[in-house]
Amino acid sequence: MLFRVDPTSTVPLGDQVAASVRRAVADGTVTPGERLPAARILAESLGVNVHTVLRGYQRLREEGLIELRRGRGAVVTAGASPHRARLLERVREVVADARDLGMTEEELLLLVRAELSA
Amino acid sequence: MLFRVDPTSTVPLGDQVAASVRRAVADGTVTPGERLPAARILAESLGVNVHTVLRGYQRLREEGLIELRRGRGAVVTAGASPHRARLLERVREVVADARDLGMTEEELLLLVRAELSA
DNA sequence: ACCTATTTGTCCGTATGTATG
DNA sequence: CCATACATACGGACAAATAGG
Repeated sequence: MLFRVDPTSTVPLGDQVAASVRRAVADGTVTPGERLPAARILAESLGVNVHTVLRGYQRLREEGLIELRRGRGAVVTAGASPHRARLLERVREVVADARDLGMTEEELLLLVRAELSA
Repeated sequence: MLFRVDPTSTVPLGDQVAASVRRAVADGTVTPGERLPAARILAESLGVNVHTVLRGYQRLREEGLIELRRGRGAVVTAGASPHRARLLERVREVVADARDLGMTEEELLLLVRAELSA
């Protein structure tokens, strides 16, 4: 389980942390039930602030990939399958690209809805 | 538009900020298109840190009640109807109560799904 | 039942970056 | 160009939940 971030990248460090974990889940390196390193520990090994790692972890929780609890740490959820992680990666890519194209949220949602009802 | 927080409460200050705005939208005090006070200003008037207000604002954005943009501030979305705000309040109440009862997320989701399919 | 270490949660303060107007 | 205002990141402190002895 090897995580790293690139401080020179324009991508926020917290997002990079989340992306690293998501990638690991996607390729099966990290499996459901497994415990991620404590935020402080990971922060030290990455050379970033604890808050930055915690932010990445929170993001992963919102995506349903991990559960966070005080005193227990970050545990990969049962539903965190490689398939799901890969889908999340692709959704993020699509959203990012849509944004780069100057698309509004509503426009993208319209596209998605159109495809859903097709 | 009068917001307050209670520092002695166990409820996180950021959540209190969000709750205040949500309430204001719910009772029509704050209407779509309206601009909320800048985080820094509101923070000063509430006697809390800027981050605390921003956290509350982020929460409201996730709920779709406001839009946040650099240099522009926080604007109440077109979809931020009193009805929607009141529903959000009730959802939060239900979730909080379920948690107090020691219910897991999945258990609550099961209940909701059961009701949806009924 | 108690205590202690661990670990996230929240809050404060500060600094810098970046989009908006 | 300049002021405004959110976004991100750093650092430090204390609270609260969890686990283990």
